[in-house]
Amino acid sequence: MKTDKLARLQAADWKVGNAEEFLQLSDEEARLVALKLSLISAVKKSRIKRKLSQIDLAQRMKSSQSRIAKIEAGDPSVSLDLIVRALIASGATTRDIQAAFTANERVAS
Amino acid sequence: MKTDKLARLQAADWKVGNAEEFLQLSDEEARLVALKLSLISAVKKSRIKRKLSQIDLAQRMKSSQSRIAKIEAGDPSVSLDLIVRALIASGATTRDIQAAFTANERVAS
DNA sequence: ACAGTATATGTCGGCATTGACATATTTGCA
DNA sequence: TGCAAATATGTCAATGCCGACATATACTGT
Repeated sequence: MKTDKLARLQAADWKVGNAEEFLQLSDEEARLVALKLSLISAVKKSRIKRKLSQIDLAQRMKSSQSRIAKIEAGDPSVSLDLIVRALIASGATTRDIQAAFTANERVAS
Repeated sequence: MKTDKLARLQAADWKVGNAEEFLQLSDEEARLVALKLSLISAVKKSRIKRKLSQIDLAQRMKSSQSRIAKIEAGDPSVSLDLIVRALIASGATTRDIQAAFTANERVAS
């Protein structure tokens, strides 16, 4: 029956679509996570390099010590925005940020 | 009087400190804004290059067409997280993302 | 071992960002 | 021109992320 076949095809499409979609999504998610990890690592390196305490950095970017700790601990409540702001505030050069991305590429691919 | 001098010095420090702080903050803010603009531009380029409509891209990243439009319009309600997720979902390579940062460096420095 | 400093962890009220939706406007093509 | 697809704009309830604070734990020199 026409409707049956259609239903089956749609179901198949739906399954495949979802599987691909799922895989793609987890890949994208993985890339984002890897990127965040690289940037987090860069934040800590940059902060230590400039001999800033977490309190120092927090003051520079008008945040709090606990937020900095959470950034460096990879706490899920920390956004990419905050990580990058910390990176900039810590005195990281644009080259440093690029380097973080490069590191990310090596890991991710 | 000792306390007067101290008070004046503190006041001066406070003023200078705030001025520097303000300048530094706006510089950091400027770098972040420039970075966002570069990434936004990269999103649109990447999406067009892959011949995706805003709806297509929205579905890929489980967002909505209006969000994509807002991303590309530089709407203030859009986070860096969302921009980068769009960039990744649009099929941009890590090299593309790096390129956006490089472009940002040229503009910012 | 102790004190002082740095970092980690948990919590919370409040503001920012979200996807979804409706609708307006623009674009491109027959 | 006029139609259809794409994009833009405005709004809102729900969720996410924020700084701040309290407090715990880990360092570091004495």
